Amino acid sequence: MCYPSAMADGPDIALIGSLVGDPARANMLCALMGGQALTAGELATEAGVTPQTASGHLAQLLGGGLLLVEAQGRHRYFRLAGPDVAAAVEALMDVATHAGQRRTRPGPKDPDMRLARVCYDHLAGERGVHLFARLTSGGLIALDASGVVVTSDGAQRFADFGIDVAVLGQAKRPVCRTCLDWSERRPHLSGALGAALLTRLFELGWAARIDGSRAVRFTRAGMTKFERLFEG
Amino acid sequence: MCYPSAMADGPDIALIGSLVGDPARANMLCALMGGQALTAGELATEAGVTPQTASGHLAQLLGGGLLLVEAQGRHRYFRLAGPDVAAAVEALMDVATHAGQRRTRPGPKDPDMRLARVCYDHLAGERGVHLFARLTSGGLIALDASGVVVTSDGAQRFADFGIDVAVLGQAKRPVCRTCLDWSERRPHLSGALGAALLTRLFELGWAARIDGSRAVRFTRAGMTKFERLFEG
DNA sequence: CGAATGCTACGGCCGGAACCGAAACATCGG
DNA sequence: CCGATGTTTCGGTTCCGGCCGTAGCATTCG
Repeated sequence: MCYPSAMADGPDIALIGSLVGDPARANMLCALMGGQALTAGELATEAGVTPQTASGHLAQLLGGGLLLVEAQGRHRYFRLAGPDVAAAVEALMDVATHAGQRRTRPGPKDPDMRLARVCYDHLAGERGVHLFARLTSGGLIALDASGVVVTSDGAQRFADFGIDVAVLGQAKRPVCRTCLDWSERRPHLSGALGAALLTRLFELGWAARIDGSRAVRFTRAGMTKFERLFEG
Repeated sequence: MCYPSAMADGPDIALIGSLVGDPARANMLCALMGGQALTAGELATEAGVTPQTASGHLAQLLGGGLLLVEAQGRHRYFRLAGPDVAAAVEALMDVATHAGQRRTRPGPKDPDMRLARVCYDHLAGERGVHLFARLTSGGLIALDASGVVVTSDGAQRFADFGIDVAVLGQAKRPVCRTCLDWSERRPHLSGALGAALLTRLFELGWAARIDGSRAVRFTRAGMTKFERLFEG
């Protein structure tokens, strides 16, 4: 018998799957979905295992290319290797919620998470989806042959907000990308521009992360200004 | 010590990961990425295991909600549970290619696969990406608050081609969706419209699947007509 | 009706991996 | 320089899960 045909084409998807397949590692990846780097010890408690065990898991995730590490003193900070890893985790969450047992309600239970949360490095949740809707209806972004792009009008508006789209475009990372929102099941903006917008929200103090969670809390004034942003 | 915080929020991503994590099951999922249903026996040879072992794997995938089954006579036909499962597999492929060991070239080696292939139920590869580019530059589809939508001009053009967009919109499945092309790394069209377009290509005899592979071969005349489709 | 085919259920073997305790290494503070 | 903290390595145990051989059902065909 000759070798099965499917083994030739695709990359080693099983290896990635097995890495995500362990509950401890899966919890680590979820904890890192907030985009910020965590130490090995923090990830150990997050995963519910001892530091020794966590160390082994982290070595595996590192070897599999899912994580990057940066040593600072006696700490080692781990973070997701890139947006593609985050996208894969999101995709798995999507499958797990409504392909698996239906008992779990779609999206997080925490109302703060539903309203606004960090998706790797950009804004997700209801606020993220609304922002995307405003950007499209206002003509600041549009569809073109290579995907979603910033219009010339949009570039001006973003510059007024303190974001230079031309600079973003110099990196190899795509400026605009859409990401299917896990709780809203509608698209929100990711890519370099999505990341820059979230960063700016934090810089201006309109919003801030909640403790060590993915959830984002807007200040009262910040929410008002945010709602008027990029309008009409 | 209290329970780790990460266990509360997300759905059981580890379960899905462990299902994909086995090489035999991963091969089965890849084989089903073509969108067509396969029998248990075919999947066994595809995975390189005996029928007994395959049966166990299929039961697990079924229980995890990744697959659906339909009994016909003494055969049981398995297929992916939905587009979200296909999207997750694609996302894992994306991670595996360029987050893992760099030695594997992005995308399939088979030139036929690079040119045109089936991605679950719509057209992918170079031809799929070009089609998407034509649809956007021609204004047949555009971006709006809920994602990608068909323009009124587009609806007319699709009707001329034999696709009634209004009918597609009655199902709960989104009409338009973008999918990041694995080999081209640019978007192509998925969703109900993407599926309808591919179906129409087969109906008209412009293209056909190659044996049991995901690859799609255009006829000479079909390619010519396809290139002129939706132009200017 | 009997043989062949497609698939599934059960039992036992075996390898691999997760887990923790103990200990070593590195770093920071006093 | 010494103790405390963060992290890794090693050793050993345990356990889960993939694998196949055998056997049992269901379906189709001659």
